[in-house]
Amino acid sequence: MSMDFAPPKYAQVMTAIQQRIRDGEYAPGDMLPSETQLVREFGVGRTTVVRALQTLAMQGWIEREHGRGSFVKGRPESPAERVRPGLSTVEHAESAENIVSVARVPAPRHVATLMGVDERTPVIARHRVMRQGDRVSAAETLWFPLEIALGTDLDKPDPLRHGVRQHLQAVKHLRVDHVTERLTARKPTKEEADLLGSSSAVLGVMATVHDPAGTVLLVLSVALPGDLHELEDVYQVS
Amino acid sequence: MSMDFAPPKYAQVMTAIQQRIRDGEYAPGDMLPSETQLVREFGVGRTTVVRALQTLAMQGWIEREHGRGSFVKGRPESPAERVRPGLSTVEHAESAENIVSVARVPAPRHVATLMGVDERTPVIARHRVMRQGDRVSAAETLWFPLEIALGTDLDKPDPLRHGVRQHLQAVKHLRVDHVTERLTARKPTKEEADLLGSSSAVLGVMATVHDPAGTVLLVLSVALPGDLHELEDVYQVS
DNA sequence: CTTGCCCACTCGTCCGCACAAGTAACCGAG
DNA sequence: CTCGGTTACTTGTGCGGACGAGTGGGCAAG
Repeated sequence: MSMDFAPPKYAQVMTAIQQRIRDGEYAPGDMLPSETQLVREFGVGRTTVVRALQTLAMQGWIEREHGRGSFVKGRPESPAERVRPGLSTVEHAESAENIVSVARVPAPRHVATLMGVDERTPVIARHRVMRQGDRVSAAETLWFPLEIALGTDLDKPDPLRHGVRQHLQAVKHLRVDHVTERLTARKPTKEEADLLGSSSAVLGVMATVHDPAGTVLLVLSVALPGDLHELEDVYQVS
Repeated sequence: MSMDFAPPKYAQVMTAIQQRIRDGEYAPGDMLPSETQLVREFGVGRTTVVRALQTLAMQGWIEREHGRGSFVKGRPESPAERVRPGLSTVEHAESAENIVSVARVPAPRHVATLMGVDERTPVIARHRVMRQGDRVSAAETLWFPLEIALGTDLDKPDPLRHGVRQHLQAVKHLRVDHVTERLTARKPTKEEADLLGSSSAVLGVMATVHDPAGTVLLVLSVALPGDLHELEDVYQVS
C-alpha cells in the first residue's frame, strides 16, 4: 500500500485553473466560468470553488468583481529572487580550511552600534574565508554577543558542519527570522587584502541577523572581490 | 440614513487579533486561543474564525500547526523594500545640468550582448550625472537601440522633464515591465573618474530594462561612489 | 424615446455540521 | 521501568444551505 496523498480539492481546482491560464485557454481579461459552473464541472461544493478562487485572487492570478464575475489577470507575480550574501553566510557549512581565527575581542564601534551595546563590549569574532579554486573569493567576519555564543561552539575554532544558522537552532533553539543587509563598494582593509590577495575594489556587505523578537543574533561583514562577484536581481515594475 | 458599513465579521476578528498582537497581549511564540474558544468569544461560526486565522497566517502574523494550535509570529513586516538603482534611473526627471552628452555610437561589446545585437551596431548613448550638493553622486549611461529611440527625444541632448520611462510610455506606448540588474564593485573608468572626482571604489550597476514581451528597451550602467552610497535590504528568512 | 422596475445572474459572507488527521498527555499492561 | 493504546484536544478540509448585495438586460409604463 503506497498510500499516496491526493492534494486537497481546493488545491486541485486552483492548479487546474492555473494550468488553463498558463496554456492560454483562459487569456488575460477573459471572464472565468462562474462559481456555479465550476461547481458543476469539478463536482465539488461552492465552498471549495470559492476558496480556490479567493486564494488565486490573493496570489494575483485573477481579479474578482462583485456582481460581475472573475477575470484573468494573468500575472502570476514572481516574488523577485535575489542573492542574499548575508543569508548564505549563516547557511554555509564550514570546514577546517574556512576558519581563519576565532577570538574574544572588544566590539568595534560599528559592530557595537548594530548590536545595540557599548563599544568595546567583549564579543566573539569568527573570521572565515571562502575559496573558489586557488583564490579566496570572500573574507567574512561574524560577531556574536557573548550571551548568544554561550553554550555553543561558535567561540571554538572547530568547523561547524551544518552552518551557523543550523547550529544556533539546534543548540539553543534560536531561530533566524530576518536579516538587514547594507551593501557598498570600498577598498579592502589591510587584513582583507592579505586574505584576498588582489587589492582592487570589493563589495562590502554588513548585515545584522535577527530572531523573531528582533534580538540581534549576530553581525556579519563580508568582503567580496569585485572581479569575482556580481549580484543579480530581477524585479517587476509595479 | 447614514448607511454606515460594518466590516465583515472575519475582518473584525482579524483586526481584533492583530490589535492584541500589537498590544503585546499575544506575544510572539504564544499560542492563540483555540478556534473553539474564539468562536465562543466572538460569537461567530467556526468558518468565520478559520477564515480570519488562515488569512492572518497568509499575511505572516501567525503560524498554524495542525494538531497543536495557532502561534503568534509577531511580524506585521512589509514585503522587503529595496533600493532599485536601475529603476530610479529611468524614473528620474532630467534637467539641463544632468545631461553630459548624447551621441550615436557603436555598441560596446557588453551592451551589444545584453541587447542581443551584433557588436558595433549603432546605438544611442545618453550620458548623465546626478549631483548631491557640489559632488557628482552618480555617473549614468543609458544605451537605446535605434528602433526604440526612433521618433523620441531620447537621441536629443534636451532634458526629459518626466523621465525616460514616462517618455517611452507617452511617445511610443512602450511599457516598462521588468528590470534585470547586476551589481558589482569596481574601480571607476577614466571617464567616470573625471566626472566623479574621487577615484575610490564604485558600485557598478548594469541593468537591462524590458517591456512585457521581454524586448530590451534600454541598457544602463550606473557608477555609484562607494563612499556616498549604501544599498539597504531587509528580508525574511523563509 | 426615456424612465424606472423587475429579474436573473454574479460574487460576498456566514452558518452548522461532519469527518479526517496530527499532537500530547494519561494510563494500564507487560 | 518501557511500551502501546486510549482519549481529549487541536487544526484541515469539505458540504449544503442561506441571505445579502452588485450588475446588467429586458420590459412595460410614462
